[in-house]
Amino acid sequence: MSVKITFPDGAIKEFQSGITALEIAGQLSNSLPKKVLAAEINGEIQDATRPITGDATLKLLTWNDNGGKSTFWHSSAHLMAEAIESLYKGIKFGIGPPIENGFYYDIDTGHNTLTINDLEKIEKKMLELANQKSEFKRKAISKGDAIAYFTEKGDEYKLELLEGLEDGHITFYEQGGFTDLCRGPHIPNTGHIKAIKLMKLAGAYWRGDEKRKQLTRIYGVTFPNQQELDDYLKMLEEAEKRDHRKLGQQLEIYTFDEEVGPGLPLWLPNGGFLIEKIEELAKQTEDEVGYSRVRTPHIAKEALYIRSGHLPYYKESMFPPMELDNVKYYLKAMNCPHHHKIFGAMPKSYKDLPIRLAEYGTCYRYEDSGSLFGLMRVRSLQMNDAHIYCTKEQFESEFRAVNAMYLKYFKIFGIEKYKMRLSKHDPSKLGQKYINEPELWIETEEMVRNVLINSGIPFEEVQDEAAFYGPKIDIQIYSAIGREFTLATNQVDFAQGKRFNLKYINKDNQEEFPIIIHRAPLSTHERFIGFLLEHYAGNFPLWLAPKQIAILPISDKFMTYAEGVASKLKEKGFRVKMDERAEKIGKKIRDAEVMKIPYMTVIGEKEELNGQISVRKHGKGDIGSFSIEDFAVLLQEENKR
RNA sequence: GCCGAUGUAGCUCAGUGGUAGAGCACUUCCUUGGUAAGGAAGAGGUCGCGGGUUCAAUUCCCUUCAUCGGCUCCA
Repeated sequence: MSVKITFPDGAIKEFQSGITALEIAGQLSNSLPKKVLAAEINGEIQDATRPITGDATLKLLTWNDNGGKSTFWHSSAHLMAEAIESLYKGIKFGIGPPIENGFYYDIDTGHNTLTINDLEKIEKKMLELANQKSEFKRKAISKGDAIAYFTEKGDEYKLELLEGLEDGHITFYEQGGFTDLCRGPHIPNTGHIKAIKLMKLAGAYWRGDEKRKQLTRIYGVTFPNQQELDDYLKMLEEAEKRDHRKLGQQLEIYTFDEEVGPGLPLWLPNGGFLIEKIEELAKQTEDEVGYSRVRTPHIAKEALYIRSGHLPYYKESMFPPMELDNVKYYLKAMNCPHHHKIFGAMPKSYKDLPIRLAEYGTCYRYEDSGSLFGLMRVRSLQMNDAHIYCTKEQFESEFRAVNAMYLKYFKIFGIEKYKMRLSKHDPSKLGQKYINEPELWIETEEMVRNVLINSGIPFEEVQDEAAFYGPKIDIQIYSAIGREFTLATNQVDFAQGKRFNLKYINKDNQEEFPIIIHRAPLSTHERFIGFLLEHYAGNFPLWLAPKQIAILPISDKFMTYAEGVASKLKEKGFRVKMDERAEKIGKKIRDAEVMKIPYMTVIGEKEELNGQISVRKHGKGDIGSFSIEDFAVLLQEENKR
């Protein structure tokens, strides 16, 4: 009996039935079997050691394939579990999957307390066990036997996992002295794992449920050689350098103060400047396409948020109310109810629509203390908010226009790496997390999907991520250290119009509720500037840089000339910073470089004599001498956003 | 909010059961120097806050606050 194997390049070869992918690799080349970690057989990733008994397509997976990597890391999680089990008694294991960069295993440490110091010990043990090149052995097992095994072992977590599995589809994997309930696949043997780094120790709720026991999660990453590990650690170090919290301090953008409160950033002058500049961009952009600017108070009565429906959903994340004359007032956590009241303040005709109300609104949200994160997750925030009230017929063009605005901004800021997500409701949570209008949900989700498809914007759809009042498009971005954030959001609201009794008179003299679009393409100042810091690694484009040109006189003999240069550049609209300190030029340059000021002009005897300036570009070095006029012309183009 | 770690000068960090140190930054003085750190002196800290143990606590213990790594959450 033979089987026909189709390779990715289309080639078809015949092999003896029962041959494994690993054996096939051996027939193709001598070195290949050492690299094969798993096999994609008929589109499904499997152990490379499983016999192939029918015709199949085959792709051999190595470290260079995502499937190879994830199999490698999954096996590494098992290796770590083996090491932990051999070092400590009474450990119970939850789950141990591969993740984007490595793997983790959730464990119940029982009487042991693991600390960071244990990680090194576990790493050593893992290397020792990896060296034994233990094979991963797959074993189909009956549910009864599996239950017996883990009952004997006393691992209630595995027993709980088994409850959800169907008899006849249960497999164990064994390597060395460790057996785990596992679907697989795994690498052929532990010998492939050559470099190991256990990254961190953290708590994680069993099955992600905060009401259940918190287990200890150990994160790790492994590689097939030391070099790759070194490179990876170096990459992490580089990423840390562009962490907005570090840059925010270094470039004097913002600060926190314990007496002010957690999550309440104080914007330093450089940060204040960025805010002004971004706001200028938003106002200009919105003016051009027919938005009106409004302003609303930072607080409102409880009744407003009861009407909007926010209070029951979000009470926990609002600052507690203040009570005056028996009336409760809340700090606003969102601007929408205020804007709705503005819409409702005067009667509206269909001729007035669409109405687009914009405001950089300041909101306060009582985020969990544990979730605060630099500028990316704060408790006071200023949002690039606007609400568009339109008819059903106008919806598509309005929604498209909003998307176009997003793309315009992305172009201005050079944002290429993002993910658009259509966040939908979850039918099983209607009436709880989501407003109970099943048909309207389907209808609006379809409307949004169509706009995205018609505009040719790639997106993915995710359930159970919508706002309570309607579906939304979220723009997902990643922080320097890889954490995922929603940068901006674009939402459809079919509920609040009715709740606020917002009406317009249509052509037929009938009252109708408008559809409301909530949008915040520039996010909040906090998150957007946090993102920009990481995006640009602190090197803001010229138009946005708080200080554009550092004036660096070589000695105070040239101060008068330097001041003349500074005031001429200021007249031409540039933002200059004069360094009058009695420091050497090398020191002044260094300080300007550290502050990432885009241009430096060195001014000394030579310059004063021929009426020029020497220009140095940040990160590049000396770019030669210019007259002030020529320099201004040089910067003109770059200074446009 | 939960698990874990951390908290010493503006910043980065040493250190100790007998009330503290470095580098950078800051102030003053000297230096007037040509493309990433010139020199000297000085000033600056209730060792996060509160409590306990002790003759004595910055150090050991507890509480609390904040930050960090995760989890949960995220309008």
